[in-house]
Amino acid sequence: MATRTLRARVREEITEEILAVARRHLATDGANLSLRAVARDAGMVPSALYRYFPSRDALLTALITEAYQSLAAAAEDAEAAVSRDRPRARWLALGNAVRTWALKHPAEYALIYGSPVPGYAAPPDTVAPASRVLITIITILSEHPPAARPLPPAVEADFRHLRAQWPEAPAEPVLATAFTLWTQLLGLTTFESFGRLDNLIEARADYFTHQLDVMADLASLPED
Amino acid sequence: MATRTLRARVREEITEEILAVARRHLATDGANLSLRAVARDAGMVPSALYRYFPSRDALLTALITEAYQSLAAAAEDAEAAVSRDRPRARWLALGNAVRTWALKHPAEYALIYGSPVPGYAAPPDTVAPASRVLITIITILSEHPPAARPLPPAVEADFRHLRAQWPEAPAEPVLATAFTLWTQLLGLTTFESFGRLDNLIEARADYFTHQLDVMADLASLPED
DNA sequence: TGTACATCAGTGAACGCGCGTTCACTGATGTAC
DNA sequence: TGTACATCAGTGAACGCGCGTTCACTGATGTAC
Repeated sequence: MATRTLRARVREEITEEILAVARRHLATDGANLSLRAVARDAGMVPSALYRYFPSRDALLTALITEAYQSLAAAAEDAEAAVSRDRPRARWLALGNAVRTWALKHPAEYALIYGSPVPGYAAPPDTVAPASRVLITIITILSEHPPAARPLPPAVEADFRHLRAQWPEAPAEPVLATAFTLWTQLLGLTTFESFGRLDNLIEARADYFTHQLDVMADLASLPED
Repeated sequence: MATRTLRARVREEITEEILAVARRHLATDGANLSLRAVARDAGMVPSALYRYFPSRDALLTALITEAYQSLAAAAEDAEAAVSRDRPRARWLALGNAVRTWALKHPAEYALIYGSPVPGYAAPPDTVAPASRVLITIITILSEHPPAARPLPPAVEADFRHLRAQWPEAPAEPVLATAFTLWTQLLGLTTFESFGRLDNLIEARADYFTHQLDVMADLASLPED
């Protein structure tokens, strides 16, 4: 196998360049970004884009996958930087990293956590990247299991079902609490990112951390 | 002043009809709904719509205001139906009503709590209807003030500022807890409504109520 | 109650625009011998 | 190493489409006297 060909390398660079331009366009056009506009800004004729992406939807899918990966990486990196025996600090780091990423990339965040795009169905390969943050939360909690809390039976059945599909999954109380933290974290991030706190709360970073603290109490994550 | 003229009554009916058609179109097109398509389905020529709404944005604004009012009314009605001395039940009724409305009107919900529409700024008259749910939560908590919880100073300043603008506002701890419940409630509703629990939780109604319970504990709302 | 005029709803054509995608093509890069 | 052929990137024109908004118009409803 020869060293990668010139063409292959150029192709990769141009694909990257197209995605970068498309990411920029997300900011102004949201999910309606226009293939023609992207092509224009990438310095090519619209039809040329079809050498790289078979359709507009495929381009969108690439952006979505990328966004999930980028968000998850930011969250995981922040969490990994905290010493393992400080579960609450790990949680706070993770949560704040999610927030920071969302505020830094509002259009990409809206793409993955905003309104469903009418007529667009995410392909199955976005499922794995989408669950990375949840999995990190589960990991933190596994090492510091919260007290069990009664669950509605049907919900418990759901968690049992999840465990059956995923052998290393922790016990239900851990799963249940992780889900609570996950939904609350992303719910709050979405709320702030979409401007729902504007004109109400100015100290939004402090407010967010305060809420993360409330959530941590709920999971009885120990202080240092 | 004579009785309302024929023309005035017809005008009102047609305005209603246009809004109804537009609401239906939201479901398929989201916020990109097309003025021409609405006109078509309302049985008129596109330009005729301009007798009723000065622009597409004005039509969108009407839909947004309507959606806020409708959601708030559903929540308030459900809450009002519970006896006053059962604060936790009032909260559960309110929360579940918000959820039910959101699932019944996903497109309208996405319009008000989904991704910001690029290039569209909500006019100031949507602020009041948007805060009705929060106000109802504040009312419930005012009558059963939660224990005070330390707040970051900057956040406390925000709440003090809000109280200054709104003389009847309750004390900071009540405000703070109400905000927590409000953001968590709408965060969770958004999360579920946008399909983020699909393939993970099947018993979504039970899951939602469970989460409302967690939030109620957090606000130390007494059981009956 | 009847008439003259003003207001308003709705029509139909047109404006200038941008869109996603297809297709036949040119010319450069890569591959096999 | 050189040649012949295959692959691929990018062009340019065209397809058929829908969009928001404007404008001059007709005819019906409302108002003042």
